[in-house]
Amino acid sequence: MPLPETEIPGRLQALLVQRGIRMTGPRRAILGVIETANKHLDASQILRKAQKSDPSVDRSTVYRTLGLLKRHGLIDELDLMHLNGDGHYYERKLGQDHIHMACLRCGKITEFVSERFDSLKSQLEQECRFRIVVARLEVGGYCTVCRR
Amino acid sequence: MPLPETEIPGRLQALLVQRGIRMTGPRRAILGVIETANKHLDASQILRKAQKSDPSVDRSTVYRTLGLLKRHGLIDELDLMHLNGDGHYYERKLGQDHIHMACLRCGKITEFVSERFDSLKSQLEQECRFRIVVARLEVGGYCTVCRR
DNA sequence: TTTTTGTTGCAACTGAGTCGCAACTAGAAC
DNA sequence: GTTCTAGTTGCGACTCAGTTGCAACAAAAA
Repeated sequence: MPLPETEIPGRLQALLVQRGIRMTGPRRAILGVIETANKHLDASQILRKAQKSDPSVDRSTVYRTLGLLKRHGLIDELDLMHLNGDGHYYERKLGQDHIHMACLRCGKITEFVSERFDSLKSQLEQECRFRIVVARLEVGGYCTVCRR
Repeated sequence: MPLPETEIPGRLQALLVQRGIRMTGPRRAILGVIETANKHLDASQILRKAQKSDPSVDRSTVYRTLGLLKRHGLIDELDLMHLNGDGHYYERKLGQDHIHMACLRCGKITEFVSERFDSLKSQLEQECRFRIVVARLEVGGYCTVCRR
């Protein structure tokens, strides 16, 4: 009879174990939240959701786990144009970088993938001889509905 | 005999007066700092420099003035990839948007202007029907000197 | 089972940014 | 120049995100 947490292993957990990172209850809870999130979450939202599967999880563990994931390049940290205060939002890092557009009126976040973004990054790598680790393009403005 | 502050009027000050914004001693001091800065400054650095021309300037006035300038679209707010904590940096907004590249090793900030960036923004405006107010592209990685 | 080493909860702390308020003042009106 | 008023300021208290030192704990190796 498998334990509940091993029934939903998730790629994040597998990737970390694979790299020799120790797996614990609080970590499984936090990774699960990040992996199943359907929108961008900030640290306190991740904490609240993680506590639903492991009520003992502490704020500091959330921050430490987010730090771990950042260091391993498994999540991206976003500001979303500071629409709601100065905190940060997190999302699973997947294959292709994408752009975040934040509507200054309704708050909607739109994501967009563009080959022109990749082309721009290539230009930076080549012309500036800069090795890109992470690139973040955030745009603030008015979405289709809110523009007049 | 002109007063010292009117000898270095600055475009920022002129632009604000032109828009009917009241000009005060603390404001002149803060605008002067932003205008003559040769690198990206955060709020506490702006405070310290502003206090050299007007020692009574308070932290809250710096934040309020930065808010004013942001609302008028006269400055840009940057994170510079959170190289030093989670605070914000400010710079005078000039004609063309530029990219900020932050070296994760030596901390150097490189600015770069690219027509591909403008092309990408046009694509967002057209294909996503999104009206861009502000666009911020920040890149973290290794500069020419620090890459191996 | 024991050992080692990384991880955790806790509580105290730091530092950026905000806010309400009474005192003040820039600039307009006279 | 004097008066008036609405916008601005310094102050002090506050909020909130994120960090840290530490003793207790537990995953995984031996």
